[in-house]
Amino acid sequence: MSIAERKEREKAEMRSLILSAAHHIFKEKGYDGLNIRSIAERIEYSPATIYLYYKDKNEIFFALQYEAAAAKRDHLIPAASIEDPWQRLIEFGRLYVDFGLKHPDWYDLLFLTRAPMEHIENQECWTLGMATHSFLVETVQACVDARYFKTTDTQTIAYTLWCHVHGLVSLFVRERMRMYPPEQREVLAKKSFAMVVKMAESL
Amino acid sequence: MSIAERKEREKAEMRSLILSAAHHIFKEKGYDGLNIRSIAERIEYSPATIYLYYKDKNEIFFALQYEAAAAKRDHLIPAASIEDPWQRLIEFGRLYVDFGLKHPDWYDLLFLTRAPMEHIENQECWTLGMATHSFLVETVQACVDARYFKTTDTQTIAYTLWCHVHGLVSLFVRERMRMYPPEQREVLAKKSFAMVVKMAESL
DNA sequence: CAAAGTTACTAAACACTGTTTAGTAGAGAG
DNA sequence: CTCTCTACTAAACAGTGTTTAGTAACTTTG
Repeated sequence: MSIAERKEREKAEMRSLILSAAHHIFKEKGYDGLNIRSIAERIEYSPATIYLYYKDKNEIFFALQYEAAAAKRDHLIPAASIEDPWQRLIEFGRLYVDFGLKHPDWYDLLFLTRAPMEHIENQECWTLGMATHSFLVETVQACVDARYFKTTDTQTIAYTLWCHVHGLVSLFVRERMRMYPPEQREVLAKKSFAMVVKMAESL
Repeated sequence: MSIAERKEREKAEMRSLILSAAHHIFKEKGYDGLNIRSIAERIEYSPATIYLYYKDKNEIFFALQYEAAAAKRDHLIPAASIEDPWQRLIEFGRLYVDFGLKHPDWYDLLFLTRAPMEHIENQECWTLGMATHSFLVETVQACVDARYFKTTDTQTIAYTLWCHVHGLVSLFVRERMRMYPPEQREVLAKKSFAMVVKMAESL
């Protein structure tokens, strides 16, 4: 069975070779510069070969999205070890915004790029995103349990906080902050985050 | 000069005919279904004719975006007549969210569709968006002046509120609320908006 | 080890985009 | 009644994603 194993391994290697090429092209030329032929050229195979390893471009897209989701998760991990739920929640939010501002392309890919969403629930990246969402909800719940808020509607609190940081990053990523001078944008984003923290304290 | 005038008029009519076709196709088939040939077919002209009236597809896109911005402005107008600045601010936000949930396609076009942003500042739709933004800032300023908030940082308050409603609508429009049952999404959005209003009262 | 079968790969094509070119029929001017 | 110029289009070009048909090399089989 050694030959079969080797083939299996080679298949996996090829998939990861393709994905890594896609990754590089995406980082260099953005989503618009990413096409099957450019991937094929980079790995020195014909475009048709790509289709032996990925069903279509969407499958590659989903794989990239998974990488972005993993990068986001890794970026947020440090928050998880903070004992105090309220401090954990703040750090979680801060890191979330930090990730978005530092990696706008990844964030775009995860939340803003139009892509067939029909079966995203079945995709690994959705699972990862759900885990992050669960972490948020659990942390909020811990805050509620520890009486950090007067309100006890965990779901709405979590969702509201998510709306804010997502809106914050989205406006930044999609360049809807052009009415503010460039050097002020990050400052404003951070001020706004601080303000939400303050507002949340009154919940 | 009558002939020249007529030609001028006909040119304008043709432009609006093209735009109206684009509008219909966008509403029926979405952004992905909108292409030059489909517009040409609908108005019963050849694709090349489109290019005699619009420089390229982007110009049509910007014109559509302007329509969306105008629709949004019209949707928000009722808020402007409310005397009390705090009530005006609340209604403004409520209508903003309402517009997003009712017309996800328009909202998408305005804020989420990837499009060449290089010179969007020169586009009419940006001017319209800026007017809306100014209205928000002025309303917040009026609240600050009327001592509705302890905080006086108008810019950050306005931006923070915008982040929330934009994030709220964006998550809805781009289907990132799939972890909540469909019938609960709007309810949650409204609860969240109410929560932000409550939070803002503590500012 | 040679024949047969299978696999990995690709050249070329297809269908669909946005856009341009070269040309034509008809309206307007002289 | 010419001539010009305008509005228009057929056809092509270049760039996408994707499929097809075929080939060369590897693997299995007798």
